[in-house]
Amino acid sequence: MTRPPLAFDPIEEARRHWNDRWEGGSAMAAATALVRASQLVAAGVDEALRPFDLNFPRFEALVLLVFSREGALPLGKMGERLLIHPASVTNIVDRLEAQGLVVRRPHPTDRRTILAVITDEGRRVAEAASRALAASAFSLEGLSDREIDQLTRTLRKLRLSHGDFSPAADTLREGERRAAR
Amino acid sequence: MTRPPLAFDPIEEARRHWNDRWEGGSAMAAATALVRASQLVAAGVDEALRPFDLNFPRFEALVLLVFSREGALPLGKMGERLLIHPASVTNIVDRLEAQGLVVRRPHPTDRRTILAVITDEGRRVAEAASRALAASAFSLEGLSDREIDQLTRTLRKLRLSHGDFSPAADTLREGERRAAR
DNA sequence: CCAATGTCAGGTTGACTGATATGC
DNA sequence: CGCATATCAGTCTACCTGACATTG
Repeated sequence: MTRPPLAFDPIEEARRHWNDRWEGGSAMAAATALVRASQLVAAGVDEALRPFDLNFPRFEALVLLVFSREGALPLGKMGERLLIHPASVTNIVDRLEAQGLVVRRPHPTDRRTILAVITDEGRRVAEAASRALAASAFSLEGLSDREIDQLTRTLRKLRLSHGDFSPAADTLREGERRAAR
Repeated sequence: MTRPPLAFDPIEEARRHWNDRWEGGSAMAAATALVRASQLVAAGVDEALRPFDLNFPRFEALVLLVFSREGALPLGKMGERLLIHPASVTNIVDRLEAQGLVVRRPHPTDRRTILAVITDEGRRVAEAASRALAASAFSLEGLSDREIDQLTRTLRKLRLSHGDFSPAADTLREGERRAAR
């Protein structure tokens, strides 16, 4: 799908038409831009991950294990953190396991739960993929450091008001408190 | 999938762990937040559109026709504007046609191309759905008008650097923009 | 008995690829 | 002839639902 780019911003065009008829053109423009930008960034991230045979969800799961103390987490806990459905966790861990990046192990005390444990190969792949992603700047080209942090803060507000997580005292850290308005 | 919300922001947690090991924690946080926020907003928009048996892509296609001079566009032109694959255009117009919101008509001069023409019912549904979406603020709850516009501007920069449209538009004024392409 | 955990089968969806028919 | 337009069949993916077995 190679396409010559439009000679104008279709979202701004839509905003003008929208405002001729209805309320909320600014919200329409922001929501549309958000969805579109997310597609672009996700596509860029997936491309950077392709050499490692990973996509973003599988990469997130793998890195979550790297970040865990023991390199192991119950599948349910992973789904909770990554906000994905239990059946999707099963699928993701299946694929990671088939790739040799993770193994399933019984939980030492609760025999209902299963641990996903990262392998040495999994750590190597996570390391290499993370460096590749960092080098690609997560497809956020064109944004300054300041804009990136501002974007993150605005989106956190949005996520918070959608109940994505609950505001706790330890959520704000020094740097963010200074920057927050 | 009803889940008790996490008591902390998992993205900020991931940023701290990321920065302990690799570069680019800020970019990682922004990209992750972008994808997540997009999911939340898209889900909210889809929910607001459900009473009309529309999803966001079909709604965008319908509104694009409302915005067109004659209420009619070639399918290829629609795909170009909405950045969707030709096969997806066929599918979307199929569904809109089955709902009686659109009809296919031959192009008057070019017999290769097919026009999608919005019906009276299509205009009524587009009107009602647009008002419903405006009333729902496009699921951007928690953001001020100022933050919404700032978000749109930042995302436009991002889209621009991904080649989503050509930068010429930024410098054009109202009348010229309408004339462009 | 009830709740939690993970798995599985099955369905829906969107989006793509490649081939095809038609017309410029 | 090459190119554009739209469609179709087939595929692939993510993701959900509901049922299930096992265990706490």
